[in-house]
Order: sequence, then C-alpha cells, then structure tokens
Amino acid sequence: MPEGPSLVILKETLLPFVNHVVQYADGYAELDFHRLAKRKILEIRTHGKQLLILFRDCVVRIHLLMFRSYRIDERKLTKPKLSLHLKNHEINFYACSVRILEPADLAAYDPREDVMSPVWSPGKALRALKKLPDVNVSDALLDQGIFAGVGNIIKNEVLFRIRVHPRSVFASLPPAKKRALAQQAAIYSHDFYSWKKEATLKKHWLIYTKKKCPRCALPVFKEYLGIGKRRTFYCDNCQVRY
DNA sequence: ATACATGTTGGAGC
DNA sequence: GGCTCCAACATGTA
Repeated sequence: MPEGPSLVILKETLLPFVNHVVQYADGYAELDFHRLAKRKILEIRTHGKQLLILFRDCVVRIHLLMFRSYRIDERKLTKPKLSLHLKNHEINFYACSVRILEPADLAAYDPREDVMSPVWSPGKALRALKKLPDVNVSDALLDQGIFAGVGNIIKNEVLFRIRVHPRSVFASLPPAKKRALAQQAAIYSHDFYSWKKEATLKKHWLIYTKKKCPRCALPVFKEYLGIGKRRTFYCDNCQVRY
C-alpha cells in the first residue's frame, strides 16, 4: 500500500468526504482528538507517503508505514489508531503513525519534491543531489527529501529501467543517466499508479522479486543495500556500475 | 507455518 | 553531540 502512488489512490478514495464535518474523533493514538471535533474537512492532500487531512486550525498527518491499513465505513477486529466519525460515515486508520500538525507546518511540504505532484521538479532533485557527492543511487532514490513518494519497489524498477547498477555512486553517473534517474523516478511512479489502480502492478515488475533478468535471462542478484539495507534486485549484466 | 516485507522513528550504546 | 544500529510498530503473503 504505502509508496507515493498508493497514497494518491487513498487520497482519491477520501475525496468524497471533503466538506464533511467530523462529529468526533477517537482511537488509541495520543492526540488532542477534541481539536478535530465539529471540524470540517477542508482538503485532502498527499506529500510523498504522507496523507494530509486539512482542517481550519490543524492538519492530521498520517503515515501508513509498511503494512498499515485503513477502512472506510468498515471496522477490523483490532482497535483503530484514529477514527474520524462523520455524520453518516466512518474513516478508520489502523496502527499507522498519526500526528496533528499546525497549518503553518504545511510549508515544509514542497510539492516540487513530490514525484506524484503535477509541479514535481526534476531540476530541484538534481540540484539537491549535487550537494551529496558520495550518495549511492539507491539511497538517493529513497531520500524522501529529494524524491518524496519513491519507495523500495520504485527504486528497484527505476534502476533497472535506466540500466544503472544499484551500487553506483550518483555523482559518477553520466549526465544523461542522472537526468534519466530523476525523470524515471516520476514516470515510473505514475506507471505504478495506473497499474495499481487496475490491479496489475505485480505483473509489470521487471526486476523486483524476479529470478531471471527479462532482458538477458541471466540470474537476478538479490542483496540488501543502502542505508536502510533494503531488498535490492538487479541484473549484473544489464545494469552498469558507475 | 514461520519468516519476511512497499517504512520510519526513537532510543540505546558507543 | 553525533553517529550507527536495532527494536518497535502489526499484518498479509509466500
């Protein structure tokens, strides 16, 4: 569920509740639930992997982390971390990370850094990467301050698409590969979004979880790489190390 | 069925 | 103070 494109899909499912009033909110999150009572949902946004529910005086920020879930007008057996009770509806978030932000905090979320945003800026990403001379390409793609919304699946697929080895140092890439990396971070994210919506995402994976390279048929390497030691699949033959 | 995974935070330890 | 490592969170899937 939780890479950027999935959050955009979540936003879309919540859009019908804009202008609805939260009658009351509860759950086991440590929140000032009363700040949400009788408040109208003004807007639903996403920034990368975060969901932002805007009210007049505050913003609810939800991060679903890896395996958390939500239900609309349904309940799971476990207790929700946050429930928003509307007049005729109920939105439940389970086990996620929830915080209440002040409206001024929204300034920190620059949509030019969000790969799913229509104003996403590859130039801004490339300028930010220039300041990180040693950063590895896998860590670069997962950096939420640069490519907000890119997750581990997108990382793997982007590197395979542009034929760059995951152990490459970003600064050592030829200029065309640097641009391709930035551009594909957004292009693949939009492909991910379309495939996820039509429930064909897995079918479109070329390298992630694969055993054989779809180009050359040689065995795919699997290693745990980068700052977060994340699962990384690559073809040593087709992906060039820079 | 046991282990792992689309992610991040915060605390311990050095 | 700063860095790194790891547990915690909780559940669907293989």
